[in-house]
Amino acid sequence: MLAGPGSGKTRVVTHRIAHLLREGVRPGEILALTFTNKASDEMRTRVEALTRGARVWVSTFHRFGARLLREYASYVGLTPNFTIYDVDDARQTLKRVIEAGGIRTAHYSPERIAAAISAAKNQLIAFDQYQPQIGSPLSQIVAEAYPAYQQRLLASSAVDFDDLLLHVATLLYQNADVRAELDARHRFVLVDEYQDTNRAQYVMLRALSIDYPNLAATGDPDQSIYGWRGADIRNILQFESDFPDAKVVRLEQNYRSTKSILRVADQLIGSNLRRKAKSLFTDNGEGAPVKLVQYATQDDEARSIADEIANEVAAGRRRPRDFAIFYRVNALSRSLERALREQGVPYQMVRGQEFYQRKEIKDVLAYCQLINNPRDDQAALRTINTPARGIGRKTIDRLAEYAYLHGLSLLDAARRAEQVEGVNPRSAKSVAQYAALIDRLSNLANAPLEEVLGTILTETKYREPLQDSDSEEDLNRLANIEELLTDARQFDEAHPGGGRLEEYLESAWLANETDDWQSESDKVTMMTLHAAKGLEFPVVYLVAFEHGLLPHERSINDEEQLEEERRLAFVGITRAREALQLSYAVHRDFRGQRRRTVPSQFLLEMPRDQMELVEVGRDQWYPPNWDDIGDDAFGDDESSDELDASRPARSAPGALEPFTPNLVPQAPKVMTAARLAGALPAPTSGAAPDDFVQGMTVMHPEHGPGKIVALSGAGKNRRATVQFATAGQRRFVLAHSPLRPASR
DNA sequence: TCCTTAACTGTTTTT
DNA sequence: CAGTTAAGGA
Repeated sequence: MLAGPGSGKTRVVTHRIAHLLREGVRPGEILALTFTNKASDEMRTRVEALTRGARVWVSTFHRFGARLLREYASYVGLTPNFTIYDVDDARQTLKRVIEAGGIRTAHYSPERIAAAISAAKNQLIAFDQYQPQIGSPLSQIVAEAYPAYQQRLLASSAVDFDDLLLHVATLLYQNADVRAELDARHRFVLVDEYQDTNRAQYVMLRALSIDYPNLAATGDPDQSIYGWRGADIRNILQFESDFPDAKVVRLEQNYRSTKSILRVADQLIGSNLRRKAKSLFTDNGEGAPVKLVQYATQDDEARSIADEIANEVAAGRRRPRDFAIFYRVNALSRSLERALREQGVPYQMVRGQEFYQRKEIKDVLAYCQLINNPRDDQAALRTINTPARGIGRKTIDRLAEYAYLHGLSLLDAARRAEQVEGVNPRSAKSVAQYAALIDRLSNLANAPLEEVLGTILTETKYREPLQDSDSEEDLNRLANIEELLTDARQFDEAHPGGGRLEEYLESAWLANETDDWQSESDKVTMMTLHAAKGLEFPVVYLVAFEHGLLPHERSINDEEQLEEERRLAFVGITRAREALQLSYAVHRDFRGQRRRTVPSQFLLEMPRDQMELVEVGRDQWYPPNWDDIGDDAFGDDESSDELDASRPARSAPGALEPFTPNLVPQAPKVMTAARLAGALPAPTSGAAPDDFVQGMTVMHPEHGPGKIVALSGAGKNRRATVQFATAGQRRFVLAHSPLRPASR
């Protein structure tokens, strides 16, 4: 099913399930897979409503993978009680492996290496099949690190997120009998957002559709926004050749948005070359024109939006929950949050994973992890000296070494602390006490969860230092722990009988804050564009339509990635039902520096003659005379080369003429007062980072003259510490700062 | 061993 | 700006 935005895709899927059930298919034979918990919850609810509570297997890919792996753990070298490592734990494991193995990483960060391993896993390349490429130093490192990392995971009976798919794909691929059994078990498979499947997911789906080839895939190539996570858009584009008997259904009518909104979306996505063209239409009304607003600063942007929402709510025209604000990166939420708080507008932010990522929560859960899976070295490392019990780095290193030499888990090594060379008696005693503590806690493994957590907290005295403190942060931590206990109690109530420690942990590992988003609560929603997929709101604000942010600067040099950014904007736009505002700010604070922005090239690809163009606030840096603007308004800016590299002028086919000048005032050619006085060189005259030397006098447009105290870094990372007369010492990234040498 | 403070560095999106 | 590491001191 090729289904455009707002075409009623979920409705079709749920009705298909209901139809199958009416035809006599048993609920257990139906498997519906989604990407997010939110989507699977929604689907389950709707199916249940439609069928009076039929128990169809609705799950995310990852949860489904985890479930299968518990059943078939031994086939892939795991124990059924395996631990799922989140990104943090996985990263730390990788770091330890690199360190322990003495792997030379050259200048590559663990993140880069982890990303390469992840990419390999998503392409279904097992650790023993990975081939380094000649001329790619990174791949040489990965060829060493990947096997070591994977073996460490297996030794701890742990998996990372990618493994949940990789192991299952491997299992199905290598065991014909298991595959046949599962194919028969899941005769009817439905997949949502098929455009986001990666290689591993594709193989899973194929394997489940051989003897009983009933696979219903829905998706929209124009909404593929997970390429960076290994999603392969070819899976959907080639569906028909993969499954020659496939019947293709197109849903092109949009029931969600107004004509104005749909037109903007349609024309924007038309700039993508790699796509199956599809015609979107709607019988909905024309609606208000889409607004495109230029603000002077991000604070103006945030305040105006907050004001507008507050006014609409106060006037009784809208309720808070009618509004959503989307942004490309989480970091952009700050000023919006502040503005909404100031206006007293209730809001909820959807952020990935937040709660279970907190230190205190992870600390406590690590004890559970270790009880559940004593081989989990990551959990042992985390708990062994948390809270502090006098076991230091040296001791831990010795234990780890001993464990490695004897093929033991870290916890087992701890049990034999006194035999380990190089551990002093005092430390050994602490270690022994720790091991005893874990053993005592392990007896609780089958108790209700709240009791397990409560005992951990008392026995470890985890809360004591927090209770003695009066810092805000520590109080927060205590509150979070309380929340965790409440969470556990609710889990116990839902799972009477106890002994579900593993299930609880799994829900924590795979949980996402997005699940917490309540569509019922009357609040403004703020989230990233990625999180917005699948949702809809009457009024949508899309902020920071700026070059480097949307499209993100990491994507602007690659045509394929640029198209994905365009799809991201498309997704955001098509969430809106009645009203849509796009905006950008002329100045935005970024990494602590105020920078002048360049509007997103995507704005040039929209039908601006049919949109309402507005300019709010004034640009304080470049006071009057905005009318006097040259032709090179876009390029010649103080910004670094990465900004200059892709001026919007280089727009895609189908783009309209450049911006109307009065909408995008840029640095004027006229002299400002300061420059006339000779104090300021033109802010547009870029000075290369190397032009600065120690002790030099420099000029800053706001702080005035200053002296360079120190310099560090190189190239575009070169920084200067400057002593100003009144503003004190400040640090600047030279490539992005408005600093100029005072003397010519 | 552990805490505090200063310096440094690197920035997307998520299961 | 924030998250992390290195250094210094008790």
